[in-house]
Formats: sequence, C-alpha cells, structure tokens
Amino acid sequence: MYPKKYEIVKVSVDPVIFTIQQGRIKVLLQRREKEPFKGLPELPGGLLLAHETGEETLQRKLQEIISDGTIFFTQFYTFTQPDRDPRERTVSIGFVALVNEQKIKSWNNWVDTQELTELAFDHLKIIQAARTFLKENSGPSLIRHFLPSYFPLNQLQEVYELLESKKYDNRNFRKKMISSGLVEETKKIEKEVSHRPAKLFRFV
Amino acid sequence: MYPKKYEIVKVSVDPVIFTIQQGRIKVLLQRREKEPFKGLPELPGGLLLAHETGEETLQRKLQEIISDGTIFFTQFYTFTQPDRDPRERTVSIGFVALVNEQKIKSWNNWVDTQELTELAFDHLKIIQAARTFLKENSGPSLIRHFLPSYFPLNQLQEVYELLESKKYDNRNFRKKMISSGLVEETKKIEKEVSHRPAKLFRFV
DNA sequence: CCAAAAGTGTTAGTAGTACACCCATGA
DNA sequence: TCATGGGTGTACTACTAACACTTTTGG
Repeated sequence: MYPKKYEIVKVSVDPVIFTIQQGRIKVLLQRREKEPFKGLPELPGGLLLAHETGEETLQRKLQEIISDGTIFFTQFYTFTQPDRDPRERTVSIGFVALVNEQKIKSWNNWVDTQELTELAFDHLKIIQAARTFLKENSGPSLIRHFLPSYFPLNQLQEVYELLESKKYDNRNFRKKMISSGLVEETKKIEKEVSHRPAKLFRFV
Repeated sequence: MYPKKYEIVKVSVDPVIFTIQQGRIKVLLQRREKEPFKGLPELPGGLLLAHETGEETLQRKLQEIISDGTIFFTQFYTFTQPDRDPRERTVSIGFVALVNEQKIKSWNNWVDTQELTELAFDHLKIIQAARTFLKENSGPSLIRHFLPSYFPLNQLQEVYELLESKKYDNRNFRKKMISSGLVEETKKIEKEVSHRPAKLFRFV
C-alpha cells in the first residue's frame, strides 16, 4: 500500500459574521485585493499562523475587523474540497460569528444574505452552510448574541422569526419566553420612540 | 504587519466509531505501531492524501477497518492545538461514525467508553467531544444507525436511554414512537429467545 | 409452572395554539 | 386626534407523565 503521498496543506479560518439589521440577515464581506478572484467579495478569513489554534486565528482576525474582542463564534464545518483554492491546497475551518448591530460602526461591507452575488473561492457555499447551521441551531444560546444587553421582547421575537423563517403569535411568544425563565424584565424602558415605549428585558 | 509565518500543516481525519453492545457504548481503537505513543491505543485515523476530501479519506479508512462501505458518519469538530502532534503540526478533523453491532465480526479492538485509559495524542479529548456531540444530537436520524433494519421497540428505547443517560417509561415511549410515524411495525418477530418474542419494527 | 421480557389503557397535569382589543407615546 | 407599535386573557387541544398488571414464549 505504501508509499502514499500525504498532502501538505495550508489551513485557513473563514468566519461567516452575521448580524441582523432592519429585519435582514447580513454578513460581513471584504473586497479581495489579490488574484485569484481579485475584486470579488470574500469572507474576511485568514491563514493559520505557527502556534495558533483556529480559534486564536479567528480572534486575531476579528480584532482587525471589528476591534471588539467579545464576539461570539463557533466552529460549524471544515471544508476540504481539494480544488477549493486554485493555487495550492487549503483546508478551511468554517466559523459562524454573531454580532449585534449596535457594535457596528460602518455598514459598508455588510451584505444582505439574500442578495449575494458571485464570491471568491467557495465562499458562497460556506455562507449557505453557515446559514443552515444557524437555522438548525436557533435557540437562546445563539440568538442572544444578535441582541444588545437590554431589548424589547418584540425584538427577540423578530430575531427568532427571521432565523427560522416562520411567524410566532405575539401573546404566546411572550408568555413562553417569560415563563421559560431565560429572560427577565428590567426596570429600563425604551426611549425616543414615537409610540408606546417597550419594557426592556435581558437574558438571565 | 507582514511577513507572517503561515503554518504549513498535515491534516488527519480521526473517526470516533461508536457502537452499542450489551448496553455499553464502545469505540473502535487500534494499537499504535510507531513512535510517538508507540503501543498506546489510538483512533483509527489517517492523513489526507492528495485529491481527497476529508470525507473520502474517512471512507477509505473505514473500508480498511470494517470493509462495509455503508457506514454513517458526520463531521463534528476540527482540532487545531498546535502541539497536538509532537512531531509536526497536524490538524485533525473529527468525525463521528455509527455502526450497529451486527456488522461487527470481531470485538477485539472495541473499548467501553467508560473504561478508557491513556490514549495516544489528544485522542481521549476527541472521544469525549464526540460523546458530547452524540448526546446533544441524539434523535432518530443518528440513533437509527445503531440499530439493525428490524428491531424491537425496547431495543430502540435502550439506545435512547444509553445515549441520553436517562430513563423512559416503557408505555409512553412506545406510544410516542409509534404515533411519531418514524417507525412502523412489520410482520417479522424476534426468534430464538427464551421469553415472549418481540414484534420487530423498522424506520420508515 | 417458572423465569424473563413483551405488551397494553386511563387519568391528570402541563404546554401549545388560536384569537381581538385596549394602551402609551410622539407628532 | 391620529398613527404606531406595545401589551394583555381565555378557551381549546395536544402532548407528556405517572402508574401495574397480563401475555407469550422457552426451559
């Protein structure tokens, strides 16, 4: 059987960074500066350096991009198609990262997931896989990262509805959330809105 | 910022192959033939070859080991600790694979997950992560792979109880399974048992 | 006839679903 | 006073949970 040709590869870390703004799910992309795929949008990933775990590489990349080290992320799949990078073989560890919109300064590079066009490499496929992961794992432990610390219940409902592509009855949703014990009412209320201000809740 | 030292690594695929026998969860290990960790048990993994996806590498390994190409498997996590292989950097893509006991010819290399001793590399950690994955994702789509095509409902219940470490009420469990529409009664019955033979069910 | 595991029904409680109107605020 | 989104209760249905005895087979 031997000898076999063991593949020596580079490893990249590709974060699909999601946020929700104005009822739309958006991802952060950057414009690719080099060939191949020069000029096309790509995920803001990077290669693994010596002595770094994948999680550390990601953390370093997130600092460069968002300069806020407290972003939630989790691995979801590793992409190994031999020809996914035309130059040399690169395995990509896919991460999902979640940011709430208040942490975002500029909306320049955020693209609606429903309006994605041609992307570099297999990044479209990676984003779709990330979106599927998000849908299949929607639950308080992920969803909370889309929201600020204090939020109205209706905003929480909107996030659920978006991620799961379904509607909830407002009264039943509220009852369930409150009785679940995962969220609690606070004394804060919404401000500067031209309608009845909402009570703000937080995760316990 | 540049130049940076991009890490060039090998990629291995490490399957945690589970089965259930005599009410115990077991994993397949092999004895390591080379240094480092010579003589210790290890996962039956292998390195990625040129032109292979991780899934193809795994398929090839499974053929070598079990000679039955119809084994269910799924990725669960990629391990990137820089020093996890003391020789050279190796990233490991962890897979969970599930086999039903009837496909197993020899029980030589199967070890009870509760009796694991010192293993090569970080393979103990990988097995524990796989076990957690299994617990968190227990459901018909995974559990069915532990069972033969035709099985008694009580055996299905045992599998659930083992993986989730909890007990179900026998009557309620049966009602739920049958009314779920995921399993159906067949005309086959258990044979050569010294007690009332069970009706056999199958997944639809 | 004994041992061993298979199989079965009813009731009470809990959780989910459907549904329509009034409330508080700013403009 | 109007427009906008916030906030509430009740009745019905469906699922979950608790619980003990009879049945079928081989030895």
